[in-house]
Amino acid sequence: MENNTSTMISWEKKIMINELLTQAKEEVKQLQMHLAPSAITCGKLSITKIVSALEIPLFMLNEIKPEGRGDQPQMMTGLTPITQTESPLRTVSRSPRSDYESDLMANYFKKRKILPKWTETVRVCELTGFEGPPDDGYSWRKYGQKDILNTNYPRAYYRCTHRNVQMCFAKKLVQRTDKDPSLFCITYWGKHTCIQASHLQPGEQHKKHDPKHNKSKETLISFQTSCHVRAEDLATRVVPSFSLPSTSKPASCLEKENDNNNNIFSSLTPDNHFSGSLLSPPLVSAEVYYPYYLPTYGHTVQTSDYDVNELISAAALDVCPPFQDLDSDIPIQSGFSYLFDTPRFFD
DNA sequence: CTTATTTGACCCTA
DNA sequence: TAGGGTCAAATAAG
Repeated sequence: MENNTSTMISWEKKIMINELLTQAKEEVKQLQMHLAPSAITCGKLSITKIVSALEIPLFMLNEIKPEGRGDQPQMMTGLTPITQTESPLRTVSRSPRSDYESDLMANYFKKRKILPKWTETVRVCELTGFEGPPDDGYSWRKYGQKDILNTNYPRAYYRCTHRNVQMCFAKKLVQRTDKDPSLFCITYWGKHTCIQASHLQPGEQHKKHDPKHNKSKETLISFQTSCHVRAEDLATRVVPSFSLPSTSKPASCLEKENDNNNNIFSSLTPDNHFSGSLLSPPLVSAEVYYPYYLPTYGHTVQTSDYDVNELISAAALDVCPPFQDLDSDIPIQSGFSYLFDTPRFFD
């Protein structure tokens, strides 16, 4: 029998690489749409070439089918409809784990590490009697709760409701902060790839799912965001970080207004980056730090050491208990290596 | 009856 | 080995 370990590592990696490449391609295309024609071809760089370069590994990935197990999902990004009745990550029986299951678990943990990660801090108005974190528009299923050392409140673990059916591996951790019980620190892993993600548009998402939204202003929360995305251990990467001017929001409860942040990838538009005047009000009003990743173009990574912690807002650092460092140890070789020096590129 | 949550046990990583 | 993350049976809710 063929070695299942290598097989599973292979398709898991394919899924993740496909996910990352697809996202990168989409963002580069968005970038292209918003850039002036003169900026698109600047010196050695051509965005069109980047998109084309991304197409190659994507095509290669999509051509490769998982070997050995025909029931395994092939794509994670909706390129291929997926129906699955049983989670591939573990069978019903708990013990003893087969080698296959152990491999799955090992790869599952590794895969989680390379998922993009960002953190939000959300203040909830106590007047609403809101016990949990605000609805962000997606369907989450709580799968665990854990008391964390040196914290007063347990940490709750959520995953996408459609994980098994649609292979949507988005997850989030919710923890109430010790310093301010009305403040929740929410850490997201992975982008939603389920149907709901594509159907929900910014501004609609929490309206659709949050019944409290129908109560008009009853659900009032102030929303301060500190977003932090990580996609570690890409063979190549660039992290053009930017910060938006922080405006003084009233401390009183405000309706959650940065729905655009529900999908961090789609929310980061070139407009946000290059033209402050084009910023949508929600983004302007929120204090946002978006370290972001894209395939890189050129020779070497300009910022030798991405100390991503620096990119988290001081506020978030102040209130959020430290989460486990999820740096990946999976080397991903995409077969091409590009880097563009962001500041120079956008000159 | 179906779906979601709770919670103790198991497993992995540092 | 401790702490954190996940599973899945039991339970609750709709």
